Amino acid sequence: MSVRADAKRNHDKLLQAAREVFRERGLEAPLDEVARRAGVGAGTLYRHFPTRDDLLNALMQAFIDRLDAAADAAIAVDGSPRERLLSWVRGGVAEVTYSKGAAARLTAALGDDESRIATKAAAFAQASGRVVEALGADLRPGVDGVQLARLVGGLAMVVDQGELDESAFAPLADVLVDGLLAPTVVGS
Amino acid sequence: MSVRADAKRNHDKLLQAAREVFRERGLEAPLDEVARRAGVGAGTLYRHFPTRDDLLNALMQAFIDRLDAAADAAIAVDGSPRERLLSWVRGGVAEVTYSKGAAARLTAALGDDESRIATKAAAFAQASGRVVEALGADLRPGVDGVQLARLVGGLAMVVDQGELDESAFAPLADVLVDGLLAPTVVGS
DNA sequence: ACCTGAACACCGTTCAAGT
DNA sequence: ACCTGAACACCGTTCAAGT
Repeated sequence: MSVRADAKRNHDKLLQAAREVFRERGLEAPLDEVARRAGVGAGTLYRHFPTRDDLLNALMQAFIDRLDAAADAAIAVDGSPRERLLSWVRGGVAEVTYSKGAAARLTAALGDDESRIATKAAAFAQASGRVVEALGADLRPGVDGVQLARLVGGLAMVVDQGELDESAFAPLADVLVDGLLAPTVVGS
Repeated sequence: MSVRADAKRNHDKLLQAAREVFRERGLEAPLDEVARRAGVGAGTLYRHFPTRDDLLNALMQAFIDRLDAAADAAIAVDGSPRERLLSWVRGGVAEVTYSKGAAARLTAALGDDESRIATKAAAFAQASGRVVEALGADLRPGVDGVQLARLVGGLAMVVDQGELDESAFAPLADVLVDGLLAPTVVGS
């Protein structure tokens, strides 16, 4: 009612343009490129999304949905606790590194309620928390969703920064997973 | 002989200015601030240090010395393998986060021979490698210096991004350390 | 109420002119 | 051989004028 039709249309065009530009050039891509591709003036972009993170936040719902799906899939893995946890670590890192720079932004926002993407970071922590709950006593005592999200985020930043391939990534994920599992009593 | 006295003096003034500016404002501080504080023209800065990383590389020797000292201290810790490894993880993270943004730059350079700070990243990997060697069979098989440096760098990025305090950092370091140790046989 | 796009600020980088 | 600093390019952000 109170939003003009052209405002709504520009809002959608900006989101679509940002989706493309961020995918092609990463999350630090120039914002005037977004405005240009959306076919609107620079001021219109800033009216709808005052900061880069506001724009990012609006784009991230689909990302959060995929992250939740990865957590669900990990919890449902028919195997050992180790396999379930590894599934989440792999799935989480894969989603968080979907766009270059996303891992650093999300991890930074994990402890920051003032962040414009605070709700998305919280969803990341909650997805991790669901995995923590599902693993129960198989997980190292005292680990919570925020801690798990930070560790996954840290690993994702390493992958993002160093552009690691699977063979370089796998041993790091193994270290993280084994450190997260409760110590097992062998040979008793 | 072939370097003019004013060139040498400008070189030193730039390093001193960069040390101050990077400490105060982080590694992404404006370079013209460095030139201004050194009292030289912008072109002089670019003549001596064509890229930001060249300037950083020249500043990092002292940093590498401290990193080596942290590795030595860790190896010399009079305690369990776990305590020695924890000492390195804590010391390494502390040094790598000395300046904001350093963790990301160093970790990115770990796999990149073309990086202008490649020698410094290699020193980071070598210091980690010395800890790996010192721990021998107490460490998880297959772990090398580059992997350990990546994990320490990842944790350092989490601390850097999220500005974590000791109470938030400690449990993450514990997870990493336990994942890095060889599985122990308990109760056999 | 919202839009446009020129204008300003900031910073990296180059290069003509100077010594 | 090296230095200076004006000039250019790029990009974020604001705002006067328009509809």
